[in-house]
Amino acid sequence: MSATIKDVAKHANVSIATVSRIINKKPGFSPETEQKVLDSIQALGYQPNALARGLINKDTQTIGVLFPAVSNMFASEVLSGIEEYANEMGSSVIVCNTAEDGERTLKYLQVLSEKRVDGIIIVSEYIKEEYYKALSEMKIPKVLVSSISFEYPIPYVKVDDRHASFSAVNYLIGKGHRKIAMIAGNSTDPIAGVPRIEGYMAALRANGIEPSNDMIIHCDGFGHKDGVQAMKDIMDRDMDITAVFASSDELAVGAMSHAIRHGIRVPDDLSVMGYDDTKLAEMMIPSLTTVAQPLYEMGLMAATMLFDMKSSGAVIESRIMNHKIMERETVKNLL
Amino acid sequence: MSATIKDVAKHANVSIATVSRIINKKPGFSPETEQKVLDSIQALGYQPNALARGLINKDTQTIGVLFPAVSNMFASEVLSGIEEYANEMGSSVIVCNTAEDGERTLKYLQVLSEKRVDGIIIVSEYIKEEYYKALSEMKIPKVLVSSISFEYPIPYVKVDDRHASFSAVNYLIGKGHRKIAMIAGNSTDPIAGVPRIEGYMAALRANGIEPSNDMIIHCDGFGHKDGVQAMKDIMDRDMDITAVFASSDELAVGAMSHAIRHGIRVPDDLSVMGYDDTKLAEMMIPSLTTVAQPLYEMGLMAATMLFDMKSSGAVIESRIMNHKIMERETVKNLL
DNA sequence: CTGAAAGCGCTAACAT
DNA sequence: ATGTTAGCGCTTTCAG
Repeated sequence: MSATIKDVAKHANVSIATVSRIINKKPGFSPETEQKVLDSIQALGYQPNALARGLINKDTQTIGVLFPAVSNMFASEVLSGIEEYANEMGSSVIVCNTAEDGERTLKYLQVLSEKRVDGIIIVSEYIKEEYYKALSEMKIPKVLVSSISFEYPIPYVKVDDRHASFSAVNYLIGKGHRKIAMIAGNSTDPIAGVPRIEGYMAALRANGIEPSNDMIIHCDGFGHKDGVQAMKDIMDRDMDITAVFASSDELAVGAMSHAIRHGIRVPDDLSVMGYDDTKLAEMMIPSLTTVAQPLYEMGLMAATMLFDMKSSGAVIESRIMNHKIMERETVKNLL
Repeated sequence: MSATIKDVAKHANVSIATVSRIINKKPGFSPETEQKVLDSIQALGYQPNALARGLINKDTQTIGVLFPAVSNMFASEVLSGIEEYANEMGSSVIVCNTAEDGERTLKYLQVLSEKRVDGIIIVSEYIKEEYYKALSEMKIPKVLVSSISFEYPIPYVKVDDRHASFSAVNYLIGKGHRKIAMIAGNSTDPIAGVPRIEGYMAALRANGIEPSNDMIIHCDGFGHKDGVQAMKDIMDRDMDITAVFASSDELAVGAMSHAIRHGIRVPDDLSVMGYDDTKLAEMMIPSLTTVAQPLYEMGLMAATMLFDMKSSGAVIESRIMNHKIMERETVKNLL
């Protein structure tokens, strides 16, 4: 096995306490012994054992992050922000793919608890009672990203979905669109579903347009396939619209894809607007006009809040991040 | 603090050894005591401390994964595969974003070493001498994904890039294309650069076409921007081509994007082929014909190899995964 | 400035 | 079947 603090102490002819002080830069040693010990550390290739340290310090320099899925642009951009800040703070991040499965989530929570992580970030997940129970048993900071809990007091960082959705639809209306369908994703989703539909309806009403339930397409999820399916629906029903607003970029892209394949030109025949502003939106052809959530910054912010809570011991207040309309090429100006 | 094994022992009126046996299902206890202890565990909400365990067992149930960047489809699909298998094996995965930075990589290696991870997977990175030095000091399994080291004996899982590239270009030629440019990405990259260029040239030669260096566009990296820039180059030079083969999907998409914006129709005026088969390829409009690397499976395989090495103690052999031409919509049949 | 010794929470002999 | 005890590698009083 690799060298331990004992080996170093022996090699340098000092006590392990002295070595420990030097490693941790705690006062109480002379420059000479320091050099001696440093040399020994070098010579032996000593590396402190983080487990032993964590056991005593109650501080593992590790945080856990839960995602419903890791392989999509949304998750990876948020993760990127979290990782960046954690790294700056000298912490590692354990990724957990819950696959939106309750048991799997609980199991992960259990593991993170046993590993004594310093904090937990939960992305895009609704907090069920069992989760909260497990979560609150571990007395560590936690923060939600792109999610919110109405029942439980967990700070979150998200955009105002209702408002963002309102802005998007309002933008569309500002461009002269009045017949706007919405691809709502999973409309039972309390975070990404409901508020965005509300925003859509509110924007319509604010502009004197009475929303129709027929114009809201409900899907299983927020993925590309769902978008394709939704557009198929729209076309099958021969819906009379000039624009469609989707609850996610993937949804929008899937919809565009189906439409274009069937001879509908975007934006000439149909305007499309997405939600999220993942990298996909700008890579698309035509590039997708969408409402941006600052994904990377949200990850960064969540991590910042987590570490702030860790050091202050207090619960920090939630943050509503600014959304922004990213004007690109998929919305036609009708005026 | 949370309950320890001692608390459980006291509560159940047994010794900690007995509790330990029961937790770990090691023989040597009666059903009655088992129930008693289980009840106490329940009552106290006891959770074994993974740090203390790891300290003794020399087994942390944690692996580390290094990526040059986390926020792209390539990385996230590989990660997804790794996470899946690790989870099945009861391990957690720590993600490390090296940002292609030597110091940062070394620092991460150091951290993973101190945390005593059970193994390390390195994705899409060239192994520098300093990395190998750090890596070999930790006596744990490591495997490379989509990379290879010629100098050092680290098992890898990748596709045969030269062959895959050959197949792609050969496919293009089979469709009647003879004037084919290549967007090579970073052509100094020993893994994703050089072999793919070689494959391109070999395919050309095998079909009696003499490759021209002018037709190979060198970029900084493999991203979307690089693709846009490359196509700008191609168009500025008024290159006489019917098809372009790119070293990554993002490159291909960027190129398509620029071309289409400038009135070039894909595939009518220009055929485009990518490399990787990330989800981006199928979401693109028109969907991108590309050579597929089984990203998720590669992650899964790498993790499998890692755990196999861990349990067998032996170094396992590398795997060349099958690539596959994904015929979609961006290649025109000229015949 | 330095060392001895007591744990952190757990596992694994070694008793009984 | 169960308990005692010695560590795992480290930090931290408490002495000197």
